[in-house]
Amino acid sequence: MDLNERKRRILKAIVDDYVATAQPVGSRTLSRRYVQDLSSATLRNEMSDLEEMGLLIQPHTSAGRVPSNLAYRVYVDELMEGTSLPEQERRAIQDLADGSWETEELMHQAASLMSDLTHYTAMVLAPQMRRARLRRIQLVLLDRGSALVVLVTDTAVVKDKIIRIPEEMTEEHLLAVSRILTERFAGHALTDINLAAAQELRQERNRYSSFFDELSRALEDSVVQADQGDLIMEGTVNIFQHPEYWDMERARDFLQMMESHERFYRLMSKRTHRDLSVTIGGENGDADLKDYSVITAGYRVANRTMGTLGVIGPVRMDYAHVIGIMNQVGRSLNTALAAAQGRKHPDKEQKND
Amino acid sequence: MDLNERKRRILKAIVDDYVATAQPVGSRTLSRRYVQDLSSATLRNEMSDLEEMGLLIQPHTSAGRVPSNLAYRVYVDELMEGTSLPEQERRAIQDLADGSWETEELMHQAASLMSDLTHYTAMVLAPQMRRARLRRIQLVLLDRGSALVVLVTDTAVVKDKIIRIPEEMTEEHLLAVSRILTERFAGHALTDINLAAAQELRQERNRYSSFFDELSRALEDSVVQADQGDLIMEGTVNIFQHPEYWDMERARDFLQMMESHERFYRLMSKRTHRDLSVTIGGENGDADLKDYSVITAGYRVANRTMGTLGVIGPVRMDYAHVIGIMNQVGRSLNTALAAAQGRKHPDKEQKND
DNA sequence: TGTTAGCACTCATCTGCAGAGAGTGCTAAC
DNA sequence: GTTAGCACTCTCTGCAGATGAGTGCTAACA
Repeated sequence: MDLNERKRRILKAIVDDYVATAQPVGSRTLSRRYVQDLSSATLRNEMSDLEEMGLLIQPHTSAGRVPSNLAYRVYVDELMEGTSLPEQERRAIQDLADGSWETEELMHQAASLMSDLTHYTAMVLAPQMRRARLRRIQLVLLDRGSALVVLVTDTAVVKDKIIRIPEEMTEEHLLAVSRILTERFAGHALTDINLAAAQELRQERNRYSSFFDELSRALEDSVVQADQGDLIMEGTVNIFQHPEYWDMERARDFLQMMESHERFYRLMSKRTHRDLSVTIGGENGDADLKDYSVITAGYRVANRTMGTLGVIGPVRMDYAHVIGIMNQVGRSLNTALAAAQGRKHPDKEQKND
Repeated sequence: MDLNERKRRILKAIVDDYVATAQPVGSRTLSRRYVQDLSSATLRNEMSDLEEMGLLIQPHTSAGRVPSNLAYRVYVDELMEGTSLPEQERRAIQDLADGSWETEELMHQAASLMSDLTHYTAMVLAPQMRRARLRRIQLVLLDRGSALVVLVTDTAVVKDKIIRIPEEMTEEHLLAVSRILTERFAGHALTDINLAAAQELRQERNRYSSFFDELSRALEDSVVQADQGDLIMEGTVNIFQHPEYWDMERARDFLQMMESHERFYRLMSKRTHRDLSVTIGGENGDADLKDYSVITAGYRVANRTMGTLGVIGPVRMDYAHVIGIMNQVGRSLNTALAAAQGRKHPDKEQKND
């Protein structure tokens, strides 16, 4: 956006004030609190210009002015200053990395923390099966005719599924197959596992074709279906803290929207690879999101993207603060997950790419 | 409660009308709509009596009257008629039993359905590990020094946990231990498993005492910790449908309360063994629940109690309808779970007690 | 003795209106 | 280019009066 230095200063002040107070900003307040070297009359002229440029909006003639969505865009891209987090918040986030939570517990903790610190709704897309690499596959006989498929991946996630098997298959048989599969596919991405490609199993495959079909299906399901459940959401109630939702309908609409995890699962999984992405007022075209802003940040471990952090709130959002928190949480998750991986791969630490 | 037939009729009419409209009921309306054989003046006298007995409350002098918590108690215990569900609702609940969902998916479906049909918030306490019986325990080697403990129970629930093991333990070793443990403890309740009691493992226990400690702890954790996560909650947003929550503070307080699953986990697990339990306005002494009613129903499979269904909403609740729905859902769950058990115990169907 | 009609009274809610306050645009002077 | 001053606009708040649903009480009736 092509703005002279003074206009930039004024716009930044307006956004800062409006984000803090939720009240339209008038020329008088602006002159007293932020731009003391200019009179309110001058500011009125400048503000009139900014309005013409589509950066400010007047709710009605005798109210102050409010930033437009475009103004927030400019703010995020050009005006915002990276703030350093208060010591207390840094400490809290640091503690995430030090606790030795199970992966799932860790994700919940991260989401809770983000929602507590930001006062918005936080989401975490847990390490995704489709990005995980197989470490071990184990078939466990349950009863005659059914077995449990246990998948262990490098992200410390375990998924299991029950499948039917031919009645005549014995425990030894299953163990043998497990061993072959593990040897053949360890290190592969789950999505790349193609049982038909395993020459070693040619004989078995002919004999037990329906079993291998079931097994393939179980692998696919683990990737697709399990992931859907891996979107963690915390602090939807925080919405009540923000005056724009002191209105039953808006609050209800928001909470209703948040009940369907599917939309956000899709949104977040699209952005796993992006370090930071800020969508203001449904810029992505989703009409239901037009009153909300969504900030997401992919997190990675050992240079491999794992999942996504997200925060959703009103367009009038404290972008700088939220982004600061998300960066820090991302770093903590990284440390924690790397430690967990290290713990379980004591002999493979060098091989992480 | 000692009421003559006429007072009972009047009280029932008042509760019915108030539940339906959420408006204080006046003598005039009552006479026109429900008790056409009496004049409003007579009803005023009767209502005055009922008020003196603590069954009705006047919000202010010139308003109609509203049932007291005691009145709801009398209504539920003595006045309420068991309504038969509309065909559409029966059908929907029936479908639960027919789908072949995984246990967890089934619980989610049940909760969703209950919240949709009742328009309140529904909870389901999934089959509880502490009540489950072991079918199989399997130790799977992950890396040198760590193993996965897989527990399979008769409620088709599987839990897994990673433990450290002595570095020298081999896959064969783990398999041997698994086989012994399964043989020894299959059919026992998880809480009854005491590794120290297994004479068969005396030698191993001496050699690998720290391993057995870890294993014991893993078993305990599976029971305690896993259960906490097994409270499913659906339809908290439904609260907005009810006029008593068209008020930011109340709605927020409710949603905030519902965020902590712990309280309801405790409440529901206490009631697993009871067929039906109705708590009106915090009768159980929980001050936070004083504006809410909670209805729970234990569900059972093959005569063993499994978990609990619950519905929470304002005290002004359609008790008859909710209870009807919960009964029906309980029956469907029973069918579905029994089928799942049958499917996985094809050779043990006669043994279910 | 139980039931009912009538009447005065109460109280929450709605409507319209006036005044306060915050902010704007425009003009003229610096 | 900047600023002071002024008339104007629009929202918000509080208040007074009207409205209406409902009550309690009394007296008459079956």
